[in-house]
Amino acid sequence: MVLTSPAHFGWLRLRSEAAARRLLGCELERRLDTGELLRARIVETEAYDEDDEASHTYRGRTERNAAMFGPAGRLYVYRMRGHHCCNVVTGEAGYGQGALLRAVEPLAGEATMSLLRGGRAGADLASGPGKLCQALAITHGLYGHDLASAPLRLIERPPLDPAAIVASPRIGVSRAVTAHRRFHLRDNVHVSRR
DNA sequence: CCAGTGATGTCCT
DNA sequence: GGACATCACTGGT
Repeated sequence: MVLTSPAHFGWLRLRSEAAARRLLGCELERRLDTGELLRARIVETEAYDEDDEASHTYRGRTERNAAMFGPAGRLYVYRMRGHHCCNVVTGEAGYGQGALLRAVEPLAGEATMSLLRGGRAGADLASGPGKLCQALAITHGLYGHDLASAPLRLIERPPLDPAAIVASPRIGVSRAVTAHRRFHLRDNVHVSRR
């Protein structure tokens, strides 16, 4: 008997900034078509929302960004220069926001992740939004996927000490460049560096 | 319809 | 530190 508490992941309904911080240290569990189970710890995120010039939702809802206007805990997948990137949708439905997953650290199935990454490993395995989608085989097929269920589950972990989290400007954006809405674990080898 | 543009990654020097 | 491959989406004709 599985116990599903309505309070579970309630913090995902926080605003993107708080949720992006809270996601650090949580884990992703990915069941591949082969049956193999991959697991990784989230070490870097960025917050985006409707009032944010750098956000995909800034100019309102479109077919592409529709998932970000839906319920929290689902996955928004988009393509960028030939790469996939993904957000965990946060906040209340109707207001487009989410937390971009920028980097993860492998916990299980690292060899397979490396294969999915074309042989890359270590600090280059999943230290970027496109890299982590490749390492965890996240594509448009998971658009809108509910992260409470297989084949991609979000696993909650205890909140981190706020002192272990570094806030800095987001990477790769050309608007709202001064906002410190990028969050990552201090001194973690697997975060992106740019 | 078409040109411009990225929430990127990789290779090169 | 810089060039470029690469492609869906967007906004303007």
